[in-house]
Amino acid sequence: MRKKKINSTTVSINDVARLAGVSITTVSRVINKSPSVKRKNRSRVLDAVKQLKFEPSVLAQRLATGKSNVVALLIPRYEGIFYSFYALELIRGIGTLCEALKLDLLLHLTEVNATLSLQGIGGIVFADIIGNKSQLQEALAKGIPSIVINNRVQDLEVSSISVDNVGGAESAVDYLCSLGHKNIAHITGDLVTQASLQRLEGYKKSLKKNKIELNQEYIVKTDYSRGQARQAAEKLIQMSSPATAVFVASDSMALEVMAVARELGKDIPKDLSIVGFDDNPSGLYGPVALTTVRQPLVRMAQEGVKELNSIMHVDKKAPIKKIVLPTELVIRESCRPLGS
Amino acid sequence: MRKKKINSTTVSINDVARLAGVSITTVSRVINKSPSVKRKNRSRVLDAVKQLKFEPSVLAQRLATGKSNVVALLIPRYEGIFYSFYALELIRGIGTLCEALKLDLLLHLTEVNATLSLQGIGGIVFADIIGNKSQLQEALAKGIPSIVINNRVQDLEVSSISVDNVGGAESAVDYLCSLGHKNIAHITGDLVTQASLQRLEGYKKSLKKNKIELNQEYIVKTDYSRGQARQAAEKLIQMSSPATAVFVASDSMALEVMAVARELGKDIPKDLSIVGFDDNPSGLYGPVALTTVRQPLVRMAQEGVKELNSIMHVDKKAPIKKIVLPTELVIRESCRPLGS
DNA sequence: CTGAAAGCGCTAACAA
DNA sequence: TTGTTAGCGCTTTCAG
Repeated sequence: MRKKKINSTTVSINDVARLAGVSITTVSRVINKSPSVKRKNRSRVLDAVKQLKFEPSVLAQRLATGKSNVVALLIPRYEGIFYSFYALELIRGIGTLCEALKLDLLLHLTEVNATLSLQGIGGIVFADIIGNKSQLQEALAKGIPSIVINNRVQDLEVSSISVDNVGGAESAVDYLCSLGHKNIAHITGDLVTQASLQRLEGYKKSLKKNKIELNQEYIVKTDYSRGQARQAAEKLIQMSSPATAVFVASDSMALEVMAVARELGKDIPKDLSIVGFDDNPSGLYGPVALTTVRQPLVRMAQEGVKELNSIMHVDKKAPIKKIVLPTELVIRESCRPLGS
Repeated sequence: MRKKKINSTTVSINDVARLAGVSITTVSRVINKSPSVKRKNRSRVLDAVKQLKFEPSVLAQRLATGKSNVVALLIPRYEGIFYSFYALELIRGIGTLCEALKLDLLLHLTEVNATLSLQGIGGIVFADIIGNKSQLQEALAKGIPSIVINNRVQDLEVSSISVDNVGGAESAVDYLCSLGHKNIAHITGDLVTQASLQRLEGYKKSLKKNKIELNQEYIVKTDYSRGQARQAAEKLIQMSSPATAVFVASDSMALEVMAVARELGKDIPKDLSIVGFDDNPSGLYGPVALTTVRQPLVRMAQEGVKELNSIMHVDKKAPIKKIVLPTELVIRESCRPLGS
């Protein structure tokens, strides 16, 4: 057996109990704010705690209760996520709220097929679901409170918080139509993400609504990178009958398109109207401020954590919610009525 | 007392021991790869482990040993860090390596003065030290393996891995001088960061070396944001005797400067030579590719984790290292000899 | 090479 | 209101 701690560096509940002259149970009760402790004892314990600078061991608490305050954030490591405005906004939103709620934030940049351990994890935030639905199912099966953000999960019993990408895209293209444009192109994001798919859907929906025939050539797929945005822009601008307007799936790509257009001698917005998506502050600073669709990324992230926290700590059986946050078209300078 | 677990959902070392017909001690030995276990017993245990899908509880291990595989990444939450290329690169580098080394990554976006708990944390990566040196000192005092990246810490017994900002800035300005420029401006980053301070230092050093008198008006301070970069650029360009070249503390700001210059009718690089810092891929895509100083951010982050890991798991008493990684001037198209 | 038992720090059921 | 005690799941003496 081990010797009783002699050179104990950490002070434990025992030390507090001894100093306060009560049992460790009482100390535990005080720590956990149980009402059934006499005033006098409580203050004694509190004094001892203060004096010894006692900090209960989260580890031991977890082991004893089986509960944990650790929130894991799972970010699927798909190409390009690390060059995105999106990822940082997400981390910012989640990180600051976790800090405020005193949740420990564990960051996992997961391989899609990786099987993660989930040990000692109290809750999980899935940032999008990209080929890793099995991870989500596993978590759900194990009964770990989970929540999905930036992806509307329809077929699983899990709350999700996403953004109205379809509506956002639709409003962007509607706007372009309202300016008289007929030849409207779309540069997509990485179609492994639901968001990109939905933006494409919104694009098509608007065209249909506005009785504009879909031209497949006007749809160019990318992986969200600036490089591919450049190629897409070049292709679009040099077509025999080029589009007069383009809806781009992200602001950073839209800025790239602007740059390319200018290099090719086009004037924005005279020769080409552009709408982006994100409301990335970078869009404000060019010679022509970018018209874009604002999506509440930080809010989405924070609502997600809030929801997760309440599942974890308040009501494990709270009803599943499928929240879709609205987007907002922000009209600035990068579009103009056709022919004006 | 509690009933012995009946509806046990997790399988424990006891279950394995029972199935294998050995003591839990033996199971523990097998788990920890102790050599002193008979072949036969070992394989029995291994079989049982497989059959039961046993996974040792990290929590219990931590509690019993006092050791932990959790690495905390502390990012000081100063203004603007969340709009930076830098932060994401850091998280990417650290995140992927932690994943590979099977370290749990805890993310803390700390308030400078916050006193964090450090419970159950096996090691800490300090991403820069910005007013939070006391946190570092506390960690060191508690004996928690720590490492600092992106900041050369001179006065504390801690390994640090940083980038040669002085040298990088110097090479940038030297290059500008070599092109014949005399009126060289500098747009700084946020001077709360050591990196920005050092880049400013390198700038001054180069001027001195090249016998160019320092003009305070040519130094404009910012917080790394595009907005402030814009203001700085406007100020610089509209001076009575404007600079012919400018060294900018980050690529994203440099791109903004380019944009402003163009808006004001200046040609890049004919009227103004620009060097950035970072080697942000965005710099490649404009009409004029940005000349810049490449800094190995991901590598720095990964070296940091590697070093920390070895302190944690190999040699706690390894000698302190102060590593400074070299930078590299990447010459592209945004500079031109004066008057050519 | 193996196992019994103490201990890590805490919670919770039970009795007093 | 309080204390006793049996766990939580694992490691680590120590004695075979």
